[in-house]
Amino acid sequence: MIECSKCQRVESIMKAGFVRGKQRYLCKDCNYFFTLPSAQVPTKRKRHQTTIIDIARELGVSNSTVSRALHGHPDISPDTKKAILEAAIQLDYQPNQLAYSLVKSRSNTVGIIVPEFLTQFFPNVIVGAQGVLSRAGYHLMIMQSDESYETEVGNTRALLANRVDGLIVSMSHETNNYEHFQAFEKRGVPVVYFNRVCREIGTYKVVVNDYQGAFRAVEHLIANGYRRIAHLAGPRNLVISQERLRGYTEALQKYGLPVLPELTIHGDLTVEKARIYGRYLLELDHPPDAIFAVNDPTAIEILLLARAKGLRVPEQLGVVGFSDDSIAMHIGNGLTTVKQPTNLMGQTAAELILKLISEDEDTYPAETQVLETELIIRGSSVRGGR
Amino acid sequence: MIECSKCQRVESIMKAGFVRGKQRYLCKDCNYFFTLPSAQVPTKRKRHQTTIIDIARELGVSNSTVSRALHGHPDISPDTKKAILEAAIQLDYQPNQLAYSLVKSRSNTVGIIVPEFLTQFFPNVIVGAQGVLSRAGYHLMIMQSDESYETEVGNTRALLANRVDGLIVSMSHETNNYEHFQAFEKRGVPVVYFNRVCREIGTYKVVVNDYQGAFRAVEHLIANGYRRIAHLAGPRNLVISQERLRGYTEALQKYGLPVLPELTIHGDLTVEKARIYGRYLLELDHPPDAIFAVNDPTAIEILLLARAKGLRVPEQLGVVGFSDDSIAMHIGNGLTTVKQPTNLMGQTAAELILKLISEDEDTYPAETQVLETELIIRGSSVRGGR
DNA sequence: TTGTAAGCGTTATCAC
DNA sequence: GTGATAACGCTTACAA
Repeated sequence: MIECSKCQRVESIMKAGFVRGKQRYLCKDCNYFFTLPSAQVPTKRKRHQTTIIDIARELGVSNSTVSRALHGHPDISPDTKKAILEAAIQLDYQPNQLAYSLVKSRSNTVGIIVPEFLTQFFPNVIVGAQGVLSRAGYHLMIMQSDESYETEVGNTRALLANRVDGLIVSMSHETNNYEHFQAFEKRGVPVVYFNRVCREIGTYKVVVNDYQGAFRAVEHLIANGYRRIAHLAGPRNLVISQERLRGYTEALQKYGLPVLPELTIHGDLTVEKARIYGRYLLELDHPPDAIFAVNDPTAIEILLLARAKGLRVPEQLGVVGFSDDSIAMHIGNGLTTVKQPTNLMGQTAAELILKLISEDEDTYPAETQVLETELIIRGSSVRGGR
Repeated sequence: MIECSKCQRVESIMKAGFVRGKQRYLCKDCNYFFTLPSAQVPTKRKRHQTTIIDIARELGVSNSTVSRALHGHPDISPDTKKAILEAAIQLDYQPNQLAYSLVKSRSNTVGIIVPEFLTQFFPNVIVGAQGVLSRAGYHLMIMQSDESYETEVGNTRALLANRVDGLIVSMSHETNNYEHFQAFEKRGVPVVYFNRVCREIGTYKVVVNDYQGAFRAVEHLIANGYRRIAHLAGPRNLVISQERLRGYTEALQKYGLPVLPELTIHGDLTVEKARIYGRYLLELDHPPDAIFAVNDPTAIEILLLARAKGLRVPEQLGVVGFSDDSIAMHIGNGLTTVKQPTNLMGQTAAELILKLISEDEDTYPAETQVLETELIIRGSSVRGGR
C-alpha cells in the first residue's frame, strides 16, 4: 500500500504518530519519516473548466496557436483557425478573464462607488455610465458606501485589489480624508469624481451647475412672491451643499432680501434630519413662507410636515427641491424641483474615464465638466394671481 | 555615463545621429554602433505595483514566507512576520486579487443580474444581498440586463469569464431560453433565482408568495364593495405574473364573482403599456370599478389616467398595486399595495448562495424559499361608509 | 521556521 | 504560420 518516499520499499513501513492531523509513517529500512502528500487523498475535485491548453491538446497544436486563433490574429491559416474555433465551441470553452487580466495588467473593468442606492439619482447615473462602458467593452463594478467612510475605504480597497482600470466615484457625506482615492492615482489608475466632489483633490470631475440651479430655484420663489425663504441645506463639507447654499444666498441678495442665518439649517440629506429641522423651521415665531431644500427627499418631508400641520402649499408655504426624483412629479400637486441630467452625468463620467484610461500618460489636462440643470415648475411653488 | 554595449568602455563613446528617434552612439574604441535598449530610456513605464516579491527582496526572505506572513499562517516567527507586515505597509502593498483568484480558482465574488435599476425594488434587493455577502468577505458584481435577453446573455458571459463563485439572478421579461444560466451549473457554479424565476429550471429560488399577496389584495377590494375588478397582468411567461393572476382569479371565485376574460390584460410591466391597456379598460362600455395591477408603476399610471378622466378614486375606481414602491405612499391619498420584503429577499438569496458555495458538492437539497407579503392599505381602495 | 518550485490560464517574444 | 518559453502575482506542497 504505502511506499517509502525515499527508498520506495513497501514492506518496511510502520505508522509513527500524527503530524497536523495527518498520519506519519516511518520507513524502518532507511529510517525516514514522512507523511503522504494530500494530493493522494483525493477530496472533492473541482470541476475542470476547459482551457486553451485543452483545446491545444485536443487538436495537437500549441497553446499559442489557439490563443491567436481565438483573437483573430492575422498570422494563422484559415484551416487551423476554423478547427480551433469549432473545438472551442464543442468543448464549451469560456475564456478566463482573470488570467487575461493578470498577464495584461488590466481588467477591462471600471469601478464605481456611490453613497447610496435608494433614491433614483445614483441608479440613473449608473445606467448612463454602464451604457457607455459596455459599448466600449468595459465592465462596471458597482459598489455602494452606504454613506459610510469606512465602507467607502473598504470599497476602494476591493476595487484596487481587483485592479480596476479606472474609478468613478461620488463620495459619502462622511468623507473628509481622501487618501484612499489618492491611492488610485498614485498607481496610475485614473479617477473621475462626480456629484459629491471635493475641492481638495480631483483633477477630473463631472458636476452640475449647482450654484445656478439653486439660484434659479430661489429666484423663482421670489418671483412668486415669497419673501422669507429658508434653506434646508446639506452637510457643510460637500461642495454641492456649499454651491447650492451660495446660489440661495446670492439670489436673495440680488433681489435685496436679507440673508437670515436662522433660516439656513445644515442637515445630512436624510429625511430623518429633514423632519426635525423642518419642524423647527415651521414652528419658528416668525416662520418662513418658503423652503428651498437641498434635495427631493427632504423637500418631500417638508411637504408632509406642512400637510400634517394644515399648512396650505403653495399658498402658505412654497417648497422647491433638487434632483427631480420620480416622486416629485406625483406628490400632491407636484414638487417644483431642479432637475439634474442623471443619465448624462453617468455617460459623461464614463466617457471621461475611458479617455483617461486610453491615454496612459496623465498628461490629459485637468477638466471639470459642468452640466446644466433645469428648473421644473410644479404646484408646490406657484401661487396664482400675483 | 553611457557604456559601450560591446566593450563596456565609457570614455570612448560619441553620439552618432538618430535612429527612429533614438539617440545612436558610436564606440570609437571598438568601432561599434548602438542605441540604448529602450528599457534604459524610461518612457511611460507602467507604474509598478508593489508585489509580494518586492517585499521578499526588500527583506531578503522568500516570497512564500511573505505570503504566509500576510495570511497569518501559524508557522512563522513573530519577528519575520512583524518585519514583513511593516514592509508591506511601508511599500504600500495591495494584494492582487486577480492572481489570488487565478491560483485558488475562486474569486470571492458573486454576480447578480437584475432586469432594471429604476424602480426601488431591485436596488433594495441588492442592498440586502450586499450586506450579507460583504460580511462574509464576498464582493458583489452587479449587472443589469435592461429587460433584454441579449444583454442578459452578455452579462452571464462576463460573469462567467470573471469566474464568479455564484450567481443571483432575476430574469429579464424577454427570457425564454435558459442555456446561459445552465452554463453556470454545468461548471459547478451555483445559481439562485429570485423574483423573476421560471418553472423550467432552477433548484434554488427565493420568491414571495405572489399568489397569496394577490389573493388578499383582491379579497380586500371585494370587501370594500368592488364587484367588477380588472387585472392588469404581467407578461405571461413570468411565474410572478401567473401566480398573481391565479391569486386574482381564485379570490374572485371564492366570493362567487365571475372571472371575465375581457377584464384581464397582459402587459409587460412598463408604464407605456399600462397607459394603453388602462385606457382601454376605463373606456369599456361596462368599465371595471377596480383594477388590481401587477406592480406599482402600472398602478400609478392607472391613478393618473383616472385623475385625467375625472374619475374619483376610490369612490368610482379602486386601485391596488404590488411592491410598495416609495411613491405608493405619497401619491394622491396613497396607493394600496402588496408590500414585498425586498431587503430580506436579497439577504435570503445571498445566504443561500453562500451556503451553496461552501458545500462544493451540490448535494444540497433543492429549495425554494417563499417569503411573505403584507397588504398595505391606503386611500386608493378604501370606500368609507360601507 | 523558511526556501524551492510547480502551477493557475493567458499573452507575447522569440525562434524556426 | 507555428511552437517553445517566459512572464503576470500568487499559493502551496514538499524539501531542507
